[in-house]
Amino acid sequence: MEPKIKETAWNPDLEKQILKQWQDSHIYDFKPEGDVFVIDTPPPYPSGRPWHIGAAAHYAQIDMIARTARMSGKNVLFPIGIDRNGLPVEMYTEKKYNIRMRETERGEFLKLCATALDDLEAEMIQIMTNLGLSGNFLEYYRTDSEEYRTLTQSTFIELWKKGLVYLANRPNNYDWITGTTIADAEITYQEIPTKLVHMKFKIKDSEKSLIVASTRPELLCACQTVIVNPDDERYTEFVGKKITIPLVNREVEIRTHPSAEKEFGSGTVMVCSYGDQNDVALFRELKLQEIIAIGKDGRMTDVAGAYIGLKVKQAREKIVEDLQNQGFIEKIDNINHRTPVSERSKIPIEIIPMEEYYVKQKDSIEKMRELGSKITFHPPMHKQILMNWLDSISIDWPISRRRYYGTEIPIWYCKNCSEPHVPEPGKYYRPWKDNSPITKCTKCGTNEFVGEERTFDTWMDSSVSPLFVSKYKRDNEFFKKTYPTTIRPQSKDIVRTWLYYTLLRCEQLTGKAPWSEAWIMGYGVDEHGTKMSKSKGNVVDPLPVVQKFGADAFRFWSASEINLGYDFRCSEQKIESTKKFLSKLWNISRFLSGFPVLNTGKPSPADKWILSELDKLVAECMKGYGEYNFFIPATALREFTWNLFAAHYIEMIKGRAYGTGFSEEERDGAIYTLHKVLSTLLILLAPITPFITDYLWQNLYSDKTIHKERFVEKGNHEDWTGFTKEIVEFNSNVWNKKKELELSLKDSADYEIPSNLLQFAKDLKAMHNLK
RNA sequence: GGGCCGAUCGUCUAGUUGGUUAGGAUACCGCCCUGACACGGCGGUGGUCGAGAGUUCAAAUCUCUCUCGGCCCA
Repeated sequence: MEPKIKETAWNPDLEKQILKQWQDSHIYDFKPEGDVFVIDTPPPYPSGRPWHIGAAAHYAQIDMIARTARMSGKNVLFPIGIDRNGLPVEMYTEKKYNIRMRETERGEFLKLCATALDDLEAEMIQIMTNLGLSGNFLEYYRTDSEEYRTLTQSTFIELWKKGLVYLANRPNNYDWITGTTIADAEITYQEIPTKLVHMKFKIKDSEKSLIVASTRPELLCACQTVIVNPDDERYTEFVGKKITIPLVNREVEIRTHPSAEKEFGSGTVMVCSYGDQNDVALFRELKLQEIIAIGKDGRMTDVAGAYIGLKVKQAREKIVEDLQNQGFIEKIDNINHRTPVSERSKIPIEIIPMEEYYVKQKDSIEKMRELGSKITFHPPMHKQILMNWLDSISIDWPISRRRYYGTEIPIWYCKNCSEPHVPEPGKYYRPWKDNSPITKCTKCGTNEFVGEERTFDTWMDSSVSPLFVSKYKRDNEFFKKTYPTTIRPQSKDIVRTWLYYTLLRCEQLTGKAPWSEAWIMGYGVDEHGTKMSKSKGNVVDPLPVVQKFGADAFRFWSASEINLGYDFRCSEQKIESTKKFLSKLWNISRFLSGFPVLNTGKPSPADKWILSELDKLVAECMKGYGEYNFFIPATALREFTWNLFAAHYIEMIKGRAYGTGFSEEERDGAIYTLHKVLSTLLILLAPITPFITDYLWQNLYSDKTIHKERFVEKGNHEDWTGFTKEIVEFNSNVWNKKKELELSLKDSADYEIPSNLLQFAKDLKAMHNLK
């Protein structure tokens, strides 16, 4: 019997022709009818090669979600998008052309950014295609497109009209490198070695001094009070007295406040505008007059006297030197200080009062908690990330940014009275260059306007992705069918940003949660468990790996190695070794391809045994697919295919399948069972390894693609799985004994078959050539 | 300082309600061409289940304390 399949191993080059077949036949096209399943795909940011291998694994798994849903009979909308707004491309462009954003004409700068993005994006789309993503590539979207930005602006205008946006001048996190305000969500914390300077403050009408410890001596000029803990008896006698700030020679009052810790430093705290968030709270609480010591350029302002124009760090060094020289320093401790730094530029942020737009969020925390608790998280433990974040929100969301490559804030101000006006929604506005669509000021009647120059925080764009993919305000029929969407897949590090902001914004706009499920993945780290970074040189580029081993090998590795929600290690060797499983599957299929496909047959005992094991496998796989945890079906399928089906069943029935010494009925029972098992395996594997399964399916079972098939139902065979252990043990024993006696496996031998296995005797005898 | 999550062979992990010689995969080592597969087959080395204490006849599993790692917050 000649096998239909000739090659002895799976050749990943075949993926190209299969891919072309999918593309040509549009098998993944979406119809907004019936049982609809919508994925709120994360649009990746094209930040340059190589794309993170962890991200590639992530998208491979998102595709498995899409295929799982499709094979469960759903109409699946799997959008593909590219996130193009934000800071990285600005920095990239500045570096590439050696220019400064603010010194370049705005329109010119934006053009350069867009070109850079186009190049990076093309490579990204290529690898997503090569991975076999069954998404909508024909209509892939960009978050900087006119259509997308129109949505961002329109939804902002809606919020504005609902009174959910306001302008306020308040101390804000400020990143002076990128020159913009940032939200709390964009801050990370780092332990940075810092000097804790213990300074002597002279008390008025007394010979005594107070020792005040601070990590920010450069803010002495912005100091408005010194606080001590009310229970701190060391200082009780000084409370209410005046104290002189060294170098500055200004007097402030000593007050009590519980936030001064007796144990930290000297137990006294100087309160300045603004050293940290506690200072912000104290200035508000004690109604202190703020003094702005640091400017937008990150340099000291005129209130700093002699230190004007120095950068914060320089000013700090100089002040410590001067304090030292004038005898104001008692001692200096070197400590590690937990410092808030900007996620983007990695520098310590400053807190500077600025006028910014805010979206209200504090009033909706309860509502978010309620909505969040109704969302099914995969895995459930990651719901806690959202809940912890909700617990810690203390201020509204500042959304205006002093950057260029972002969606413009659509506001025009009256030239005469400065009254802000928003235009009608539904159009893309660029106030920095467009003529005002507003013709008359609603307050003073003037007809001259100035356009807003700032852009939005990029999360303002990202947070409406479910509305964009469901065509909110563009196609109402489509929207009704597709919103709320079904599932949000994303990585766990952006729960407090992307997931949270999406929940907030969509609720504000639609009154509903944007999805019913959230699927949260961990990060990919290198093979030693450390974070990949370009500077460490441990970045693994997924493109050559996929080219070398094929997308299916990469995908199967991702499914069988990644436990949903946990960080995972990426090693090329592991990916390589999963390719062996595909070759195993290939060779099983090659063996079966020599036998006719039979749709019925009378099963012998061994057939009944493997069919009942198959039932168990189907149930296990469907459980895993139901949770979108592909680790479960991937490992169960590998285990079954390799260690039961190939190792024991196929070996047992090989003689029977060839028909030597068996009746036709017995033979056909085996052939029927072989095909029954293999066709089931192919279907169960299809979401994970779509290429090889489709190829084999079309070669063995159908002239149509496997990806239009439904998952198989679990069969109802009599449970023979109790024999598994004994069968495996018996075979193993025979192999071992033959080995001990240095017999070839095909040599005849004489071993007794255990009584429990007598009904399998005929197959076992043929298998081991028993007498 | 507080909160959350985690910790099982080098690596990925199974181990639902306490009773298994702690299972599998991968990697490594040895032997072997067997009617699909050497990208294969068989076998082996490898784990005091993060540490300690407790409950129990019995703990990877329950309780407590601690350590380490990750994330979040003050």
